[in-house]
Amino acid sequence: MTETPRQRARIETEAQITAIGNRMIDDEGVDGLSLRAIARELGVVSSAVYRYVKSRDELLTILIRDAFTEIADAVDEALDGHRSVETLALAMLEWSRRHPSRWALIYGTPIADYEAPREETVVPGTRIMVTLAELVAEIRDDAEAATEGDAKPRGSAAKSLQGGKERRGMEAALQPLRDGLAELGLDYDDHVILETITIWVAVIGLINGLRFGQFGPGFDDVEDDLMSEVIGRLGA
Amino acid sequence: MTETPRQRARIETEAQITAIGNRMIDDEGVDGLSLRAIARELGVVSSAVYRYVKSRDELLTILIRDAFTEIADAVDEALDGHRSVETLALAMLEWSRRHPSRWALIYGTPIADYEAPREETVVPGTRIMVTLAELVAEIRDDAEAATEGDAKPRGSAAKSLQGGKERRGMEAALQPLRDGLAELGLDYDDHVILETITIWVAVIGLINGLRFGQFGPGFDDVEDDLMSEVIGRLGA
DNA sequence: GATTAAACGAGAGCGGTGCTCTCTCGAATC
DNA sequence: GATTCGAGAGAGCACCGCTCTCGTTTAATC
Repeated sequence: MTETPRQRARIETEAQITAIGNRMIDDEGVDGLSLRAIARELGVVSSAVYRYVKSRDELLTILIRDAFTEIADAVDEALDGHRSVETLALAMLEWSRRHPSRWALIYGTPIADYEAPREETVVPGTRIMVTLAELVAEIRDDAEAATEGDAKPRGSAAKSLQGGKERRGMEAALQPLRDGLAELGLDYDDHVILETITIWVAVIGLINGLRFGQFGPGFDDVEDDLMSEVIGRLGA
Repeated sequence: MTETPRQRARIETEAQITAIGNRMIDDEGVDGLSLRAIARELGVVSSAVYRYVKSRDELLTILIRDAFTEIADAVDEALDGHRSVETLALAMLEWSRRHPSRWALIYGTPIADYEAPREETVVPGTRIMVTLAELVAEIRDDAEAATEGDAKPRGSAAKSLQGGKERRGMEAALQPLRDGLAELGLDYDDHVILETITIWVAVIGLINGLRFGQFGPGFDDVEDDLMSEVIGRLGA
């Protein structure tokens, strides 16, 4: 069942194309990703590239999945050292520094007239957020174990807590997120979900602000400190 | 000192161009902004447009300034009703719903090979964040007035509070933000700045996530509720 | 009022993009 | 050895931003 030389060559060329594509996005942003330029670099005429890749969009899907996987791997690796929300956030921030344009590719404005096929990108694209939810749940469990002796059941049926009119809005507001987690076979307490999404949007918002230069200049040396302060302010 | 017919015609054409440009971005995103298409719509050959606008980038700068101004006006108007962080956030969210692509233009991935001239965009671009800082400071002052009788001096010299090793990182981390505020003639307590930036990144992050579809489907009816819950979780 | 200067639009053209279609050649397969 | 099939070449289409030239029309000046 080994590959024929023909197949081997094909696989290698495909790998070259994605490698060049990743490098082009790193260097010039997603707009700099050009199949014609890839063809030039391969020493081949532009139409030849279409033997290996159906369209620019298909290549984009591959590169997006790549990026999601790479940053999630980086986060997992960092968490092997010390398991905390701060570690997770700093690992994302560090990856964004190394690959600003690929960061923008996955967490910035979606590409016009392109829709990532969900089945291709949902799983790698949600890995970090799921990890964050796990972390938040762990911390919450630890805290509860410390205060009270017994643990509450972990289901989503925590409606009676601090009941009142706000709870109804919260339940509805979190429904789509609960559904998304359910699709992945997960089930978390509403408070865990709210905590997770709050931290998530703050982390993504901060990294985007830094990467996109929305806060002005002068942050190069204080990015990590700023992230830590914000995480601290969030109480995580 | 009234305008000649010639000048009037020029001003009107310029207004038409920016109007068409705004509509094109609204309809098809920033990539859909094409000077050739604008020319077609004006019933004119493509090169003629360059009489009114030096380049696509120059038009972009105008449209970016426009968008910043419009959303900041919308926020100000909303705050005339009820002054709160939630009102500010919901007003931004509402504007983003009406103009998703123009939202992306100002808070999404920066346009490749384009740098907004700071002097043109800094002031309109920072209006909302400054308003948020004011709001946070007001709330803080109110809270202090309620707990203690006397108010602390409002300078940035609040280093002695809860001193320790974290404070030093916080001071450094917030320095670029303090500098940015100083450029606008503003001076806030470090804790106000940290609170402001935390809320800011969470709000931007949440709206980006919703607009860019990063949380999956099903949020259409709960966007406002979700924003309110997150703001509530942030304690603002 | 005639003349000059400035503004304007038309049109052709350059180099770039994604993508399609046809043709040819060489290598793997039968 | 004949045949099939995959790969690359090349031309071409429609789009883009932008530049240059060349008449024409308008406005200001003498």
